[in-house]
Amino acid sequence: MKLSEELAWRGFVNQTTIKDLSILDGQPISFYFGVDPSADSMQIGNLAAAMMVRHFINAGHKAYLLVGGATGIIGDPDGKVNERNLKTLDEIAKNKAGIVAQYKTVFAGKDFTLVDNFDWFKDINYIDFLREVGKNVPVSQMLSRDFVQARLGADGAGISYAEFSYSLIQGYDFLHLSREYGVSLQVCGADQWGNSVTGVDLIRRLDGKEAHVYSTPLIINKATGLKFGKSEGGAVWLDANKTSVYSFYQFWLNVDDAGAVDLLKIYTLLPQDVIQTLEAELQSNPGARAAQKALAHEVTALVHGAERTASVERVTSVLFGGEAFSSLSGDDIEVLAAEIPTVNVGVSLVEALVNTGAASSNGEAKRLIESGAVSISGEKVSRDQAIETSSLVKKGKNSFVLVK
RNA sequence: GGAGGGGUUCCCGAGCGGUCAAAGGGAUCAGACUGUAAAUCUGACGGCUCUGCCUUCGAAGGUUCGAAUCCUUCCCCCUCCA
Repeated sequence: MKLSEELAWRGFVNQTTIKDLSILDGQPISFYFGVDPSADSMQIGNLAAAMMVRHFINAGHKAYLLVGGATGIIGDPDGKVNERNLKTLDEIAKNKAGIVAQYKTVFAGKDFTLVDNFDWFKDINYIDFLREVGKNVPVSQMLSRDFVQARLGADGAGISYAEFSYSLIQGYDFLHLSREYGVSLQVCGADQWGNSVTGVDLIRRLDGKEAHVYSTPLIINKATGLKFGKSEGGAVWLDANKTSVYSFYQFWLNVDDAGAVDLLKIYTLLPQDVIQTLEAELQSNPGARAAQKALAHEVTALVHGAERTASVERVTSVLFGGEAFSSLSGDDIEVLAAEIPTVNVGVSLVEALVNTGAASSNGEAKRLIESGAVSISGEKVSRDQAIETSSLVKKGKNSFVLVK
């Protein structure tokens, strides 16, 4: 399948300045994709754009992956209602390292070049910047952006000069990469559109060259109509320390039917015929959740590797497969311990729930126990008690604590 | 600079001297139903050594037997006038 067809079929079509998408199917072009170091890990929202980048790479295009060391220092105001607090330089350095490590995982085995816009901004002179970039960006255009209007409007929170001029920095990135590496395309998330086209204008005005932007659509949860990936219990991170591999796998497994096929197209590299088969299975037998299982397997394997995925799948089959906890071997328990919160034998049930975060306070833990939400190794309990043997505590339907 | 309005528990938002840990909605968590889904219904939702105690209504003081509610000072937001 040609890249333009692949992107269309998978739903990676949103806004682009490219008039004829078939140019993507021709000669290799150099493109860039950036992530801001606003946290030390990407979220699954970033991953969607990264998956699209993979299709570009697979089609033979040359990727430049940027971490926004400079832009992160200012903070992207786009879509934000309030001015952001500045991050410390240490924080940004730490975040950059985290993002770079994830680039290397997600794009393992692929050819790409890492760049950091701090490298070209750290020595730039303010006067030179205003003469070269500032002089070529009309304020009327910057003012016309929706979020700027919102911030300046009657109910707006105001905007600082630093945030207002953020798009110039990002625009300059594109210009710089165009000059340095011949980059002529920027791939970005839908929310970055405004920032990205600033660079297109700059490149045309200053160098008389054509450059383009291609954006991914924002992924919407079809069942709730909300932005995908932010709902249950906060953001879903790629970093296993922020979202455990088990939780990550469970997140995908619990995707609702309406969105499962769309997500397979976006978040996995499975070919068209496989996805179509899964779609048919989902329709004929939704309870089996074949599509969700494939989705969880593929995405977890990509982000966390085959080994951790297999481990998490074993755990899942134990926890939800109806097997008695007592039938598990010592090895099985070790596997469980690696994936779900674990406490030592001898604690009380309330302590087990609170220490692992399954309940946020002793009072909540007691309420949960009294309302019949907690079981120990399959037995419902109604009062707090000491746990003296290795057990599996279950809270609600899919929250577990191992006591060993 | 002048005149008003406002800051309430995760969010929105009532309360305006005791019956207020504070209405209602959202979010969240749990129960029922299910497919570890969605929708729906039900319940919980500051903390604790839990028939009581402690902390909370921008901050600090004060009045009162008693304050989120009244007074003083301060901080921060918004609207109008100059």
